[in-house]
Amino acid sequence: MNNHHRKVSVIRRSDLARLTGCNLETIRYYENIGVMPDPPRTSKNYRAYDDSHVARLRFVMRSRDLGFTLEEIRDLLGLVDGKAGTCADVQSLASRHIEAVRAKIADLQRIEKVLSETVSRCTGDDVPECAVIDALTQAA
Amino acid sequence: MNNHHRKVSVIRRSDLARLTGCNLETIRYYENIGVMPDPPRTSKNYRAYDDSHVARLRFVMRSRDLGFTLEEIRDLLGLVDGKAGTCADVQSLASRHIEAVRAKIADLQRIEKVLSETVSRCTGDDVPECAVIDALTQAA
DNA sequence: CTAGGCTCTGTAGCCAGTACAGGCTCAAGG
DNA sequence: CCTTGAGCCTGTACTGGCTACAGAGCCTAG
Repeated sequence: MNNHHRKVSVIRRSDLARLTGCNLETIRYYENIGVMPDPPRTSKNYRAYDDSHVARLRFVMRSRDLGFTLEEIRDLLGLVDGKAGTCADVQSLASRHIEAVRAKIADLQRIEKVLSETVSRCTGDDVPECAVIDALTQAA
Repeated sequence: MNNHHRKVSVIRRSDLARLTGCNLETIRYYENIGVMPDPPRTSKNYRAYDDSHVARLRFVMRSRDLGFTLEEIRDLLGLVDGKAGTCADVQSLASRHIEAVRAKIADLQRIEKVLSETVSRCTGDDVPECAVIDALTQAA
């Protein structure tokens, strides 16, 4: 057994990284910026995490996967931690985020349309004339 | 007249910013990283641009609007500048960029779907129970 | 002649991490 | 018991794509 010689099977930083899929260094970064709490330390100053840290970091990772900024994640965590957080608060935060995501999608779709239309006018030949370059060079 | 006392109506940095819509400081940044050339200077060390700089910066701005990275823009500019650049080269670069844009759209659409489905399960009430928080808290 | 606005330079900050150097500590193999 | 390599600790530098600011010089209108 791996932790045979540790009194308690403490969760170290590398364990937390493995359990959550978070990068090792990122854990320390999240601690520095206050997204993860300062964990208790062993006598040798090693970070000693527990299940609550695993849960919290998973929460952060899932929020991150959904495109929330760390600022928003901090707010979400605040709503979870504090008694004050209501479903209405979370819904409001999430709705604003959805709007931002939709705006980004619309922007990228506009870009995709322009690009694919322009590229379709390319001959693709071994010649210097190019529809893409023309489009970028011409006045808007 | 604005430029009455300048021998030639030289394009200064602020003029270039105005003519292209580029931020004043960004022009200097682009110069530092080699996207814009070091312009000639006046006797008093002021940058003195001409129409070619306006055209180049407009090219950069339009490329940027289409989501090309500065790295890609550098490559595009290289293809425009060098004799070696062919339509095929540009098409290849642009096609790869389109693929990246499409991947980003797909990713954001997945996020939008998950988020909107989750938020739709919210009551939106003044209560601590929340479908969004539950979704973020639960194991994937 | 002076006030203010422009220009110049280098540098620091933003986000969200990632990477690395240099020093401890720990566990297993010889 | 000792060495070796892995793991942990810290601070710091780097990324991309800017943006902002301080402190200097310059220029022009009133």
